[in-house]
Amino acid sequence: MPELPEVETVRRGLQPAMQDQKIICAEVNRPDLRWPFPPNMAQRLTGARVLRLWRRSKYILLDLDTQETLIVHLGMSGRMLVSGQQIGEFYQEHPAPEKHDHVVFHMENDTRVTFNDARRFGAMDLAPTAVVETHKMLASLGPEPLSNHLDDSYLAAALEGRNTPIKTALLDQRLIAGLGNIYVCEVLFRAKISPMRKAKNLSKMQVGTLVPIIRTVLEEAIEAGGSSLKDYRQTGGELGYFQHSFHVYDRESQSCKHVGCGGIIARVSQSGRSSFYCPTCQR
DNA sequence: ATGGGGGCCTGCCGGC
DNA sequence: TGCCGGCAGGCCCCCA
Repeated sequence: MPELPEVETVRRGLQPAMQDQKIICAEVNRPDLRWPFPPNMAQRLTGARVLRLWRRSKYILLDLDTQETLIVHLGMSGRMLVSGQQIGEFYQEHPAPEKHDHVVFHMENDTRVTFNDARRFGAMDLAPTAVVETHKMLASLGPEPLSNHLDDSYLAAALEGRNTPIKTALLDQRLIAGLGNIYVCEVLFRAKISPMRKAKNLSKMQVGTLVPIIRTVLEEAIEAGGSSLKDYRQTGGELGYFQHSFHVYDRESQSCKHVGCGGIIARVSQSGRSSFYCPTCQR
């Protein structure tokens, strides 16, 4: 799925179309995505104004003037495409409807936001704004990696005694929210830590190097508009280009990018997911 | 509590 | 060209 940088890129792209705008009509074309939509979702959205568009982990949150917040998760293949807006001299036409256009927001400013999700691993729900962070999907998320809540002492405590591989630990949204398979691979490469290394066996120094590396990797990826693999697109349909900066992800059998290393990137399966790493410099 | 595996869906790609 | 298996960025749930 889109990981944190992709979701943040989408959130930023939605801002000009939706911020402070009323949803004139919410078109809901099926009863569910991964789970059933909340009762009367179309009616509850129609006529509501978007007061704030924010993000928690990989969730996009739209606070409405109805005291409700729309929670959106893109799953693996979810896209939110904005059309009908002017970007410089360029006008983004409304596209013809496509397969898997499950929800379409018709906005007051004549833009349209189309949620398309082929695999339907995505989700949408409505919750009272006042308690949205206690929603089941958000309640047990760990700290935002780009916030001050993630620091050395937090991470050390979170990893302490964990028998699981560090790769699996960093993917655990309860420990840190927002990392996915790609960025965990990239983070461990930069930190020169093997994905198979047990979390509890990291040295204090290694834990200390992880925190700034996590931030840097995510910030660089956001700066690049995310990574475009398979299904992910920005709100204008553009490709992100961070994938050109991958050091290990999807680089099996290619040479390690650490100067003087000479290793060959390997791929292993860990709890059903591919890990890419350099066996020579990641220990 | 922790860790591992299956399942949810569709699309795409490589191999035969 | 066509079919089939394997794989995909996430997350929940069940089991040991």
